Amino acid sequence: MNVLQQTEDNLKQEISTAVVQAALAETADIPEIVLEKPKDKAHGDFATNIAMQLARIAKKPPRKIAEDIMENLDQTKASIKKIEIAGPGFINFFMKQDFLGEVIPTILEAKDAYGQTNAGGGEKVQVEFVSVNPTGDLHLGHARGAAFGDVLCNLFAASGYQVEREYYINDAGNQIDKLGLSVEARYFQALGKDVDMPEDGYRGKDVVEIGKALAAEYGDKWEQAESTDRLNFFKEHGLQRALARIEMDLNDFRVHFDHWFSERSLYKNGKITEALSTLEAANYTFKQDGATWFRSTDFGDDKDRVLIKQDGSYTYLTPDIAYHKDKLDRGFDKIINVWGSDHHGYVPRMRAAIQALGYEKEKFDVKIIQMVNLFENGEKIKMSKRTGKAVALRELMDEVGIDAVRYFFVARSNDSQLDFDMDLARSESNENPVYYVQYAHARICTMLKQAETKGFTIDGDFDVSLLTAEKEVNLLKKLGEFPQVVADAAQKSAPHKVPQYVFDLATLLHSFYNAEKVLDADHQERTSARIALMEAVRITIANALKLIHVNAPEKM
RNA sequence: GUCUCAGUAGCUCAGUAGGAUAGAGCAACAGCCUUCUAAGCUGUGGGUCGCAGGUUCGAAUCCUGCCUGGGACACCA
Repeated sequence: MNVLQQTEDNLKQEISTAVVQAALAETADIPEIVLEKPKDKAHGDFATNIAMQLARIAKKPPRKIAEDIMENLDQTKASIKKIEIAGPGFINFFMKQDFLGEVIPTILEAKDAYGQTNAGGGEKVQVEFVSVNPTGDLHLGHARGAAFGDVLCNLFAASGYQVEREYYINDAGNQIDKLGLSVEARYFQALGKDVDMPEDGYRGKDVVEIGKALAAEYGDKWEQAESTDRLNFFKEHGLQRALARIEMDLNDFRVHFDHWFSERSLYKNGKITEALSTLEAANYTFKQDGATWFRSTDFGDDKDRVLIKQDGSYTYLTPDIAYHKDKLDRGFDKIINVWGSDHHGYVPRMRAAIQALGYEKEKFDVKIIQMVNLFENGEKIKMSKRTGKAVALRELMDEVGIDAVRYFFVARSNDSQLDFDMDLARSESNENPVYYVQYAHARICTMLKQAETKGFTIDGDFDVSLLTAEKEVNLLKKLGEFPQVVADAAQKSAPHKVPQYVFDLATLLHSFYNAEKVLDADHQERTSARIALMEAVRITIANALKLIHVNAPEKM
């Protein structure tokens, strides 16, 4: 399924053999052979720096080593046309014309599956993301994490990992009490009563709407109820409705979870006390000032952390430790958390807890998502005009569209802050990368439809060797890279490589389109080959967009 | 004060398990539609990779220090 990879592996193997044959180094001493794809065509199809890397081991000048390797290389076996030594000792490989010959057939056969590999080897990965407290609607900061986590999971799934998506619901603790009180106040207000909001209540319009909905549904039924019952009612219903809203927003944002994990369940099934006793048994806890502490400094944390407060209640950390223990006990090879940058400082104590519980710290990984700043008319808008709080995901989706939001959020590296330009995201022009890529896809669809109406054969035989124009070769090379790009993005947890790739591919397509005519009655065979090429590009663009959950329209 | 992310073209950003002349989009300038979608293409200009040292054949990339900006430093979640 991964044609170029095959070619590269063969080449690496031959290089390795040549190194040994030239007596430059023992097999065990050879550094990993890296093949790069030079930007400059004069440097060939592939290049390696192995001669420079071997300079110290072989105790010879790099260019001499390169010559030795060249002499011992079986060129016929690795389908090489020409080799050159350049610069300080680079070896440049010019491949025979046909090394790209399998690219199109591979893609046409794989279709939706093109891009998938088994790079992950079935490793079990769990990604926990979003996990927003159910005390209000998702805003744009959460949305970036949602898009990131979602695409990361898609990448894992495509690259041969077993992946599970999980949302941790903070449905215990005092923020739920606050939610209950806030909903209660909004309920009374919806009934026309003059009731003040609690001091530090949740003042978002989401809670107002929940209060209204409950008033409409239950009337004044809860007005006279006993206060404990009443508060419990508002806690439960507030929680359920807030969660439902979050789930719906995520659903519309094309993000779905395999598992919604309740914090409360940890209280009910004793997992918290279990985690605490594990820590205690391992001697990582102590009592001081009436509180129970976790000695996280043993694992490099800045200071020790309270687990049980003076008043006997848990800190936020305690159930969270139990939660992570539970995740690891479920047998994942790796658990990845996607957190906002405001939780960055939380990482060392969690990592300390993982180790204190007896797990390898390598199994635990946190991806930090930097802040999003919104810009409109060239000005920064941090707060929503309507709610006075951070702009809601819902508003953003309504204003600029889901495709644009997702693409923009994923297109930047997670550890760079993101300036989100509303005007750009909204614009239907070539300035907008989303439209640029989608347009490439739609263009191909139009061509293929035209081909049909004009009577060209679409699924017939084609001869790939006719695709020798520069822009055709560029496309073929780019197409062949796709599975590696996906696997690399998964391995490095770098979803932004996908928009980058598909943008480049779209550029090559547009460039080709303007330079060459696909449907040409005077060159039937070349037309057949080009139709196949177009279909291969179309499939690849569609697959790349699918990985980031952006639509690939057939016409625009 | 400590930790952390960032600092690359006028703007927004790629590139960072060291590699050849540091890339892209936008903006600027100059061209291309009787021809499969001009939501497109072609070309030009634009850089002390924050600063200073160090490591080596080679540093935007690794190490140290400093400067600037964001974020975090609770018996909150």
